[in-house]
Amino acid sequence: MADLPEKRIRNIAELAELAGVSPGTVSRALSGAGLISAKTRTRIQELAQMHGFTPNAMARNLRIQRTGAIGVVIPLGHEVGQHISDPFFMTMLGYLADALTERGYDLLLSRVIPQGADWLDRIVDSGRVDGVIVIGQSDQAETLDRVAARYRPLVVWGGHVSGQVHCSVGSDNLLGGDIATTHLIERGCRHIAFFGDARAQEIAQRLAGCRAAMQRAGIADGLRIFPAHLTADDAHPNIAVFLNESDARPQGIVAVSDVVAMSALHALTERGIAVPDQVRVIGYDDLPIAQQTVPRLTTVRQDFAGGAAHLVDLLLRRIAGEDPGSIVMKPELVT
Amino acid sequence: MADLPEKRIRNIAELAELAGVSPGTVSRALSGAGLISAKTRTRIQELAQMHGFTPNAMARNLRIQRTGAIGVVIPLGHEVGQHISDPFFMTMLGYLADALTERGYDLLLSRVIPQGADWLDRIVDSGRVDGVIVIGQSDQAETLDRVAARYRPLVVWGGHVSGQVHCSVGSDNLLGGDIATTHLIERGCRHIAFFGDARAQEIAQRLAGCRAAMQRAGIADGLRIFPAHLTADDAHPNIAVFLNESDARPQGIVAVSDVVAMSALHALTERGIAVPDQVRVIGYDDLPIAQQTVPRLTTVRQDFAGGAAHLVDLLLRRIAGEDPGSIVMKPELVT
DNA sequence: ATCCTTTCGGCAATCGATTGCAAGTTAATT
DNA sequence: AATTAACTTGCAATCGATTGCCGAAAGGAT
Repeated sequence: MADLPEKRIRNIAELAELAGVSPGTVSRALSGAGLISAKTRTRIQELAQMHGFTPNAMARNLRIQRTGAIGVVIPLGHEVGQHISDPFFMTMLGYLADALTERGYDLLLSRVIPQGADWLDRIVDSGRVDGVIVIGQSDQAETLDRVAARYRPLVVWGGHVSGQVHCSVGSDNLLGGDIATTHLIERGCRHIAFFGDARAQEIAQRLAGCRAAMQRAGIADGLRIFPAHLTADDAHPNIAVFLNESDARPQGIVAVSDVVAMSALHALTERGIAVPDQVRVIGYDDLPIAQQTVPRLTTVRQDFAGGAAHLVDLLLRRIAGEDPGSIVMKPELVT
Repeated sequence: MADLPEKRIRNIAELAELAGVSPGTVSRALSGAGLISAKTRTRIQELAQMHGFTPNAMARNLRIQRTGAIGVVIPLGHEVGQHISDPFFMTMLGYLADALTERGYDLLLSRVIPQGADWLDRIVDSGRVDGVIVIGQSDQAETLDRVAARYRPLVVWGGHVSGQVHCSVGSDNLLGGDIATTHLIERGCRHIAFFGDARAQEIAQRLAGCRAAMQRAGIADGLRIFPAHLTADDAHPNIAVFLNESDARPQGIVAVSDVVAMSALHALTERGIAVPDQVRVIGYDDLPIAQQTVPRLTTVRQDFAGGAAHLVDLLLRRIAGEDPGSIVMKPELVT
């Protein structure tokens, strides 16, 4: 590559002059399709190659009115301390990067702490992206609905509620919460602790599923809720409280994510409480890192790879003008 | 927000007409600084606000010749199977996202499998970014050097070798490998296995450090190298081979990353080999997930947060025209 | 009241690629 | 050979915001 030539070609016009044709012709030659003779095309392409010339993307974007980039937004709403390096986001992001790259789009990453009502408007109206994927609804359902009402190419990873305006992809959190809780109940737990902050929509749904399962088992009042944050370090204080529950101490923990579950496991082990003999723990997500624990963490699996593929697929269809609905996937128990 | 007005304003000219001024005036009013009276400015800003108008970013970029985005590239060179969701990349990416957002830059993510010699040229010349951060040298040192020679705003996470052209930020891998190995030697290991693929520059350096430590201890021939890939699942077959080493079976494993270490731990535990009683394992990176293991994984810590801050800092200084050198940080043992 | 200094705001060129339209060229058909 | 059809290529407008330069207006000083 790069036999550096005398002079660097900076734009299509210069290359055109060099080739003795008009800028329009060069454009047609380089952009693939178009009405142009094969030999002029190859001649110009070779010339471009030789000079290491690539047409300016900004100018191209301006003219054709698309950016070729998709915005991926991670709102850290109710979780002030949550960091973008949280494995959940990262796993999702990894799959999205693969799926988008495959479809020829760039990925523009934004990590936002939603402030005011227009954090999403700013991204959507920035003109930098052709569409937006929001990872997680956090406690921003209204904002998402409002923006979705006027901005089509927007899809969201998260739960679905009836009447929801925005297009979402996610698993059935109600069912997931139910599955997790049922698993514990079947193994003899009658007092159960739910570790999670129900201000987020998805988590509220899981909690509802948890409640449903307990009601069905006739032990509705055996549930105790700890509003654990999703940060890894945050389970420790909760575990402390948990240990002080002298009467009716929970025999099972439904954690709202694998990270929380691992944190709980960690804290329990440190205090010499045997898992799963004294206390059972079940996680949520089935993150790759959760698969590394010994013994393997029991968890409720969400299909992130499939979800990411769906997100991208729905988004591109929306960009193309279609109006596909939300997708709800079935979570499954992994032991 | 969004009292939707009669007609949507699409560009500066329309807003100018509405305000009864020229487009230039509107531009000056919205872009902050400039020679314009305070009252015209506020009047126009309010008008823009009311109509939810944001100047088109692509046009702006084209004119001022900067994009406000930094490309973050993850080359998956020698590790064909390695996925972007690898915790190492994700951790780094998270910190970079934070650091860049803080400085007002967007982050354009590219995951590339380096093919041909011009994969980096394409990104650098795409005109979509003002600078590029490459996470990891992989086995692409020459390409990095070649591009760095002509493209200033490029910084790389990775090791430093004398004579290197590209600007890098990373920890002292030679020292890191030495520290890890010395730790094992001090605890009585005389036969040591190195799990890592030395085709990557950084890893080759760690291996060199490992060799140095063993030589110093007079047990240079106790080293055995397993070219483990960095994917989590890949340690199992290596462990199998490892177990078949009947004579001189290693008493310690120097893993090239925490992921490999955890995978090794997992495989060992499954086969009933006691860690650390029968075999000691030491990792590298000190990833957040590694901190979750019980007992805690011994590892060599790289300061990712500090490294990310340095990467961004050096890059912005290069964009500003300075020419700062590489940074080598000291790794430290974490037990 | 006049002149001078500031400040404001308009005009128009510019960033670089794309594309509809028309002119020019070559090939094909009778 | 003439006429038409089929290709190629050039021309120039366009995407939307920015900014140097200049004239106009406003304010101040004498």
